[in-house]
Amino acid sequence: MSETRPLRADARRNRERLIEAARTVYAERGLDAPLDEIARCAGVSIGTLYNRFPSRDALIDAAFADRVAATARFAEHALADDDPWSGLAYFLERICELQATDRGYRDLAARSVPRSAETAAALRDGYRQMERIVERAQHAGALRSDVTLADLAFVFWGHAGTVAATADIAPDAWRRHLGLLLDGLRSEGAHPLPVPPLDPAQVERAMGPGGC
Amino acid sequence: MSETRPLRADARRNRERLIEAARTVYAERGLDAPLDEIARCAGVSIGTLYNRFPSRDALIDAAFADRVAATARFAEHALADDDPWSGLAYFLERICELQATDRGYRDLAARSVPRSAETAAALRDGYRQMERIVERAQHAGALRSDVTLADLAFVFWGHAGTVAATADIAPDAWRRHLGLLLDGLRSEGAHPLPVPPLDPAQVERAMGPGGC
DNA sequence: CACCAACATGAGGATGTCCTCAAGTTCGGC
DNA sequence: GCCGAACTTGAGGACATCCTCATGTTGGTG
Repeated sequence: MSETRPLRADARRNRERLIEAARTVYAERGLDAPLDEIARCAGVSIGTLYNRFPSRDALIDAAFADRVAATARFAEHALADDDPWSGLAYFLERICELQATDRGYRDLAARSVPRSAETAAALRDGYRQMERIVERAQHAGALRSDVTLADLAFVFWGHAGTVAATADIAPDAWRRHLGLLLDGLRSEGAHPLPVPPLDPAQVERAMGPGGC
Repeated sequence: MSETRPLRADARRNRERLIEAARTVYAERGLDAPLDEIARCAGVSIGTLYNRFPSRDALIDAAFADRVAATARFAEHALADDDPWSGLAYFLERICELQATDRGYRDLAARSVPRSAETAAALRDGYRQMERIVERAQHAGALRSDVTLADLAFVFWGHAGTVAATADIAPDAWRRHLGLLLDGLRSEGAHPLPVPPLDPAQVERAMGPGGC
């Protein structure tokens, strides 16, 4: 879209510093952290931050690109597992682990941030991989057949709530919550669910284009 | 503790109005809603709000007294159910319903607000009833034996996250999340959990004295 | 009905965050 | 090494919310 000519060396350096600082600050304080603090942490002025990233969302998008990539790696690893169920469990656990250690990543699951075209595309890819993880686990009879990909969002949304409450008190408590949820996802003890799953349009509206 | 002499008639009236307004505004906008808005909604000045409720927390405490009472009623009703499991499910569903329709109640689960002595006592009572609900369901063999009362907190924390994401898009989606979680709580499909439950001290620190 | 304590009022200072922009500085091609 | 474009800077205006306090109003008691 926008033909971006290469940045000058100093501008490029500052951009990298800002992204690094944003990762640190967001991880600690969440996505609502004051931009001044990110600028200070990066060793540049607030004006420079606005020069590099016109909006808060643009910075968020850039800062979390690595997490998006990490998610894709997790999904790949999950699909490489011979046991479809343990692949699914592995994937969910890795995502939850990220959420547990990074408050920004957790916030990201709870709100819908406008994404760049690249991020949206990467997320859509991740989505497709998750779909395969789910289908594989269902085909093997391990994952209950009445859940859809959209239901995995419950894991992330729900988990984010538990982590927010317990991160400071019992950093590992979320593993127990996830354990309960995984048992609820198994075919073995499944009981009919009360309402139909979210349809793709609803998921999109709940998480923004590209999903999470 | 503090011998509070009765309020003058107009002051009493304003107090009631403020509590009513706070319920409305908190339900819509959450606990961070500006106090000015509550005062305006109650038809009094911001100064009067501060006269009646010295701190934001005091107002929250007063505004949610009815919800605490409602929780106790739900617990009673649950214990009156002949089927211990359906009693437990009923209780969780009612709480989640409140969370789904009242953003303030949801926020309350996610943060720890200082409570008045009365509220704390009422919550402790509710807690004790929840303990009975859990024990009864376990005794009947319906609820898995390796969960504790503290694990129910995962339901509320987790559910709050899901509702926050889906309330505007699919107001009933939380029922599905709850359904999955309930299946995870059943004895039938239980698998060992990875970490020990929160101990009472941790629960207290996570939710403030009296719990929620 | 008169009086004072109790109460209500809302302008305004304090705070924190956002974002802009005019002035100064640095990069890098020539 | 010079110059223009690219970049950085940080003070400052805009905004939202907080909470206080001096002043004016009202309830209810004697």
